[in-house]
Amino acid sequence: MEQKVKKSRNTKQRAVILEILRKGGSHPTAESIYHEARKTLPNISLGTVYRNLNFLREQGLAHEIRTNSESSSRFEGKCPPHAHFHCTKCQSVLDLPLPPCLKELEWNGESDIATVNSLDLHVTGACRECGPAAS
Amino acid sequence: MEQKVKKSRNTKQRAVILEILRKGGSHPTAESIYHEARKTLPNISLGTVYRNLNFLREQGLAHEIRTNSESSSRFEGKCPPHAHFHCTKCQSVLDLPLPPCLKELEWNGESDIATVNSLDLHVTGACRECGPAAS
DNA sequence: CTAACTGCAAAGTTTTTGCAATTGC
DNA sequence: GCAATTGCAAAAACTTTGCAGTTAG
Repeated sequence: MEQKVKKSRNTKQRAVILEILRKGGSHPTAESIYHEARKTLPNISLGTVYRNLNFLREQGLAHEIRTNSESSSRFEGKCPPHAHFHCTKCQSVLDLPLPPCLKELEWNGESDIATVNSLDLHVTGACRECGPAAS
Repeated sequence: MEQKVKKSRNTKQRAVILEILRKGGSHPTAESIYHEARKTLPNISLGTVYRNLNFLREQGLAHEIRTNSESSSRFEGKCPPHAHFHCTKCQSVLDLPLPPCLKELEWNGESDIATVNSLDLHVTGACRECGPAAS
């Protein structure tokens, strides 16, 4: 679980990507990070975006979010534990407070688990804007 | 949320795939379902496996599981709500009982949520077999 | 009979990677 | 300087799809 500190450089590309992730709230895909980054660095490539996202994830500075109904991963910057809500109508992803009861859970009591690294809670449904009407 | 009953046939292929899913416990990928099914139907194709998994999912007879650290989806048959544990060392996926506190949660109180369809809880860590040693 | 389904192979999507050139430190 | 990083393009990995032939009902 230790955060390996590997030799690395502060490139403009990495800084811009990290900045986009830190804005928060948007849960962008690699593709949208790529487009956003191009506004600042017109020559940045999609490969570089992916490589940096993987690097940042290894450093614990980015998290990957995979919903059940979208094929691409979304990403977010480092932030306190929270759950995610995914609207299957407009595809938006929103942050939710993590239910307090989950924080207190003792998973280690489960006979098949040795150590727990992370919890991921996804709630799926319709957001307020899309309304409760039938899908 | 209604389960659309669309015209369909009971093909050998679909039956075999459903049978594999019902065995439970294994959380197979499309690829491993394909290999397992070939033992019974040596000519079944991967495309047919994917088409049937999508069909069964639409009918509510199969669920897709996407972990954060694996690129392919896993699948399981219809079963009571439960959580999943994913060992990042051996990549195995285990079923966990859903914490009772989650069942009682009133997400609809969240201002941004209109309706909730499903909950997905993923626990990541090391399983008993892989042990608590550093990764 | 006929529409749902299949096998096959080609194509689509998303992510990774090899390589020569660039650039932080 | 030199190794980490980049852009580019090719490849890999996973999933979907078009089509002609097959099959359940």
